[in-house]
Amino acid sequence: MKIASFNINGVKARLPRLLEWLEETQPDVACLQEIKSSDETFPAHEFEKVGYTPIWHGQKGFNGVAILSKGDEPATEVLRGLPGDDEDTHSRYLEADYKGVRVVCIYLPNGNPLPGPKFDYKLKWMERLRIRMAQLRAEEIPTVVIGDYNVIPEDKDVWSVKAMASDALMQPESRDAYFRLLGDGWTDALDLHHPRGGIWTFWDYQAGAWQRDHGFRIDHALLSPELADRLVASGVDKFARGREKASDHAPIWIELTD
DNA sequence: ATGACAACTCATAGTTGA
Repeated sequence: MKIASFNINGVKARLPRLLEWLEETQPDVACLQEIKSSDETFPAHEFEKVGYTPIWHGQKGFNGVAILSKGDEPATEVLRGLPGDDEDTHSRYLEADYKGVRVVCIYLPNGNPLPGPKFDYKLKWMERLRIRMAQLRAEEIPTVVIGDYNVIPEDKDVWSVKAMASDALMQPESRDAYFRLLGDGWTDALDLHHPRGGIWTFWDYQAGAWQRDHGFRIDHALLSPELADRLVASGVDKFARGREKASDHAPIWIELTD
């Protein structure tokens, strides 16, 4: 089973690129972030035409997540919205079951600028995520929490530590919160298979970042022990970032034994 | 220190993102 994640940066603006990538790489499950679409305008039928059943949690203008699943046994929604704050109206969290695997699609807050309310929101969101992930661990369901974490875990995960030093993505508080998740027993799949670092999932549109390979790794797949035992490979579909009208993120994927 | 790109919106300027 192959599970992928793609911060699509606008599902409607990017639809041809997204359908093309689905047909080429054929993931069983594709988690999307930043669909930037309300529930009403989400192009569900376009995915059904190419063999995927979508569920989605939209929001007008920005944010928004979706889970596409292939075949005649589509994913069933378990939870929509991260628990722990009734005031939080952002669409950043969607959880579903697919063929015995719990798939959690997240779009973690960016947190810039800092200091300020956006950074505070990011850190609080990460605390809430840790609580939910601890519940999932306790249930011992084979689980993957996959998506745009907006955290550069280590210095090896960024093209220039100096250029990004003051960014919310690599503040000590952001990194500490990320490593607390790993400490709770979750496996960072891409780090496991690419331990020397130097693999990026995001390249800025600005300043020729793609052409200069100035990127960093902020999209992650964290696996519970039950699923880590089934992990055979993981990677980045870097080719997608080089295309016309590309998202600023490249897709990531994990391959599991059935 | 600043801006550079891009998508989106009660659009033609402002918000958000990373």
